Amino acid sequence: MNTDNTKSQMRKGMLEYCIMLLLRYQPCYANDIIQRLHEAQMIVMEGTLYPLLSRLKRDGLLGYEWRESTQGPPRKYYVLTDEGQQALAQLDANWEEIERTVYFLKNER
Amino acid sequence: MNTDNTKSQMRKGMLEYCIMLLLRYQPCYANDIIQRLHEAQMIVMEGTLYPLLSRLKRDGLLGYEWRESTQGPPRKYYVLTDEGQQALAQLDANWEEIERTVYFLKNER
DNA sequence: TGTTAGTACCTTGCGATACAAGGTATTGTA
DNA sequence: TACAATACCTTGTATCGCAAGGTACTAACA
Repeated sequence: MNTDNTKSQMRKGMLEYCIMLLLRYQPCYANDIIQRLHEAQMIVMEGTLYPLLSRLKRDGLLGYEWRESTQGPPRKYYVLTDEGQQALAQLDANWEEIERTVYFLKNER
Repeated sequence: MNTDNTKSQMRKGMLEYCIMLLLRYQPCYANDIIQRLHEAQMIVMEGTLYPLLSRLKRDGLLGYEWRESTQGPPRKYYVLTDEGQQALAQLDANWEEIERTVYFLKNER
């Protein structure tokens, strides 16, 4: 069985939620996000992350500001907007529903 | 924000897991699955389910047998194969990893 | 000054999945 | 025989994650 693909599919939509969770309390730029998700056992590709951030920005859930870096070119720090906070609350609810569903199915006979 | 789409995306891959959980202890045919998932708060369309079942069958994770019905045409009852049991154990592990990831991200600052 | 390595952002093409809509076949009943 | 109900399946569309590749800016070094 192609477990890698299944895992990849399981992450669809979850990534969006995880990234917004990350940004809940502090702004981050792309490499921050990749590293912090890695610490949380979730691997993200650049080619996945950048379009996702652009989409969330376009939908008004994220904003960003440029910040200088001492190590290279400036960085785009993303921040959760008010609308993003509300959307995140909705995603929290969605996640809990999925958790309940799986719990129910696992304990049913 | 298009919450419906987000929810739909969050379910990608999850459906496969949920259906295999359902079949862990007893064979079901399509309408059984739809109804039992509904009871677990997960809505599935027919157009989603049938291709998914065919795929799992093709991959050797499910088998099926025809059974007569008193109410209409015969039904295709799907059963988890040995290989399916092993795959399901792997999906259990994947699910737990995702749960840990979300838990970590929710409780981090 | 010119070159190179490192960092950061972004795009394109592909494969996979969920959904909406519509189609086919079998059974029982009026 | 016609019709409704049940059950199975297919097609077209949209979206997402991934791999690979591309552009631009900065700093260090010859």
